[in-house]
Amino acid sequence: MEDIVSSKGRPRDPKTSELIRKVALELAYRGGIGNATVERIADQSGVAKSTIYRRWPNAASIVMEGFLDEIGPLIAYGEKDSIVATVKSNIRHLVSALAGQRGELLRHLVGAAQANMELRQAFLDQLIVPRRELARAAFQDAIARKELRADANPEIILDLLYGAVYYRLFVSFRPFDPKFVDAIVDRAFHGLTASP
Amino acid sequence: MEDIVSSKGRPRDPKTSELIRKVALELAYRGGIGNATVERIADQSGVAKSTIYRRWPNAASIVMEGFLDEIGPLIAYGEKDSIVATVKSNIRHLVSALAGQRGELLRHLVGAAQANMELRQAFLDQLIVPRRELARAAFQDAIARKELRADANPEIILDLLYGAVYYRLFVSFRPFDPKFVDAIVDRAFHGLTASP
Amino acid sequence: MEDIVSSKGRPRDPKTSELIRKVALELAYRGGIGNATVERIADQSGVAKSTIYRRWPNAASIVMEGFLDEIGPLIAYGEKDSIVATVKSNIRHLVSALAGQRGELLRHLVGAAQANMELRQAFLDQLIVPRRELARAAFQDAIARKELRADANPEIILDLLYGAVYYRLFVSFRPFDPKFVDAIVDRAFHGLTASP
Amino acid sequence: MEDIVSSKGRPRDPKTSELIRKVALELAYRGGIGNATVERIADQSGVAKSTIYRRWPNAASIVMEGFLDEIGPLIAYGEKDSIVATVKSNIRHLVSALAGQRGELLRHLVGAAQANMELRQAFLDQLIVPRRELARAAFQDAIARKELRADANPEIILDLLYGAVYYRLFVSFRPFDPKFVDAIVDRAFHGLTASP
DNA sequence: TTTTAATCGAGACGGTACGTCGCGTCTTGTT
DNA sequence: AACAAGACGCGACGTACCGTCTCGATTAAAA
Repeated sequence: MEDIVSSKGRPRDPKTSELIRKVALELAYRGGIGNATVERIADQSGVAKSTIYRRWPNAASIVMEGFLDEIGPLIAYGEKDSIVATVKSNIRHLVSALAGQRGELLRHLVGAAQANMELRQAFLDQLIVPRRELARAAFQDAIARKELRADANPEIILDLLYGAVYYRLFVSFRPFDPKFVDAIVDRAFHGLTASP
Repeated sequence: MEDIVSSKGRPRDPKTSELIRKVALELAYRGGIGNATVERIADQSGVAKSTIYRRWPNAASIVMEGFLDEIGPLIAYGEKDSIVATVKSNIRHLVSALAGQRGELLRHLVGAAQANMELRQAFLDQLIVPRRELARAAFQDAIARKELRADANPEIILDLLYGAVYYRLFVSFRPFDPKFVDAIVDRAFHGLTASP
Repeated sequence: MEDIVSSKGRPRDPKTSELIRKVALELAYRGGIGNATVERIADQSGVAKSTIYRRWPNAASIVMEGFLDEIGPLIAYGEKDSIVATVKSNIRHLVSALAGQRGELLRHLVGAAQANMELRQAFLDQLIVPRRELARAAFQDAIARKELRADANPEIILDLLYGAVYYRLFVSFRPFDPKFVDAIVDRAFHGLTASP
Repeated sequence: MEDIVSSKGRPRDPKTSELIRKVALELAYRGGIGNATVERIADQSGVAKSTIYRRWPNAASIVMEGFLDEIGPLIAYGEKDSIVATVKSNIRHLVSALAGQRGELLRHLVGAAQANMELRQAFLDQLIVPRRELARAAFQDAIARKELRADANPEIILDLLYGAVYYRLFVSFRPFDPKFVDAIVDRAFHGLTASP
């Protein structure tokens, strides 16, 4: 979202960006995304509105950036012994990262993204696409080493699995129960793994 | 959403509600949900703001109502010979109903619903829950008549299937390809149907 | 400046206009016209900015209105025995009305009017033109009753006299000394009055 | 207005000052004084804002300087055979120099000066006072050589005459008609010249 | 047939936030 | 030093909508 371009003129203070992100996120956590207005972020951070607008196009983008910074480490991709174990582990991390208020905030952010291209792109580029890329690669590996049947369709399986997670969050608004992850993964992989 | 107040005094004109819904939907279709403001709806329909607020709590609710009215008939629930055929048919109807601008609008509505309880409830009560209820019943029937294995978990299967659909729409923002429905349904039901 | 038009809809509260004018004038008196911003007027009067903008196009117009309301009675036109006495009396009233801070404010207002058509018009229509009209009529009378020579040119005399007053105020920024009015009037009328 | 800072370091480029003045004046001519902002002057001249602020305290001062540079030669003081001829000639030059857009700009400048001490001072020191000084001297000469009666009051006559000119410009906003100068001067000097 | 009470259009109102503009100051690296 | 560049805090601008409110004018059922 932020341009890092020239070396001409007074440089932007990166601490200011950090502060703005922090304040924005804080406001969004208590009070929802509608609480994180540019006006309030400016007030509470002691930064001028113009400084904010010089760096982001709107308040939601700041919150998104803060959110992505925060959630990144929590859902760091990890490989396990088997493809099923890998997928289960990653989804489990995602699900637990989205428990409580963080899930609430993601809901609001993805909600806002529906009517805001820029937000949508940030969300895709920095969260969805890279993780999906890694998962796809893991599928290819598993097929290559004969752990997974060659006719397994990674796209469909990933749509089913991540779909189920986000569906509960965004559409049916039900919490995640403990056996949920095992259940969806086992079902999605049914009959596809070589080992009995 | 609309209160029906009885007896004395000038009664509300139901044609006015219809007009308001129509105008609101129109505005939302061109220009997104943010284009359907109460102010503009009032202007363009020649209705006073107070008349609108007497009937709905906010603009998004009007659009939601209009949308649900419109989409209802398009995705009328239908039963087929087998449970798989039934599910495929219903998802196919949903998917084709959400093609083009109607999907866009749903995205906006569900987006708005993330930060708006009332909207969320309307969406659940009038679209998601009833359809899911019907699907659940169909599953029970199929199990009862031994078409489906007894250990099939309808909740999980439905989460996977509807999840995949809405995921494409809301999260990964990819269009539906022709073989998508067959692929997800076959995968979700794999090994659960009695007949080969 | 204010439209008084329809009887449709909730009527504007005239007390609000009064209050706004009062606050605006107050702000302008202490701190100059630049102190009377719409923002501050709204703050200090407890009136919403939108209410102000519904009634006036900008802050200076409010101050102008308040100023004209205030100065009107102070320079009420009055006729004396002779044309010279009449003119002297009226200019004397004007000069004393513009002593001190009121003159300061007029300077600011006329200053602002130089780059603002609306302001200029208000100033002309409500202050300059009507008073000049009256003076012109008095000249005609004086000529008719042979008090003033027929070749006296009212326009030129008035330009000279009011010019001298405003010139001191706006251009050379010098205060009025006690004999100023007598001096300019006697000079401007020199040789034009019938009586010695 | 410009500080001349001496000695060490890179010297200021006088051509830059010229350029700035030119651009500022240009902007003010089309779009009024409000169009000549420091920001825009910097932009259009390719000069940094800091360079401008090192030389002038604000945008209006630049325009004033440019204006005074421009108008100076146009109203160069000149002496004629008689005091009346001298005054007429000078006022005529002034009036024709202020025709059209130049008068417009002066209006804006004097307008701005009403709320800006520095501007006021520049205007007085560089335009009003020196010319008045010369006129005063011419009056003394005329009295000394008995062309003018000893009881003629130069201050009053000058206030009346220049007042009439500026009054038309700033207050009553009327254009100058051809006979205006003769009319005001003859009236102001009536009965004061020795010659019949 | 007259109440009587809710509806309707119109639009004023206090708010909140928007995104922009210009100010005058400051911090860079370059000349 | 001065300079181009541009960040920065600040204050104000004028606009858009929000949801509530006050008007006078219908409109129909109840009295």
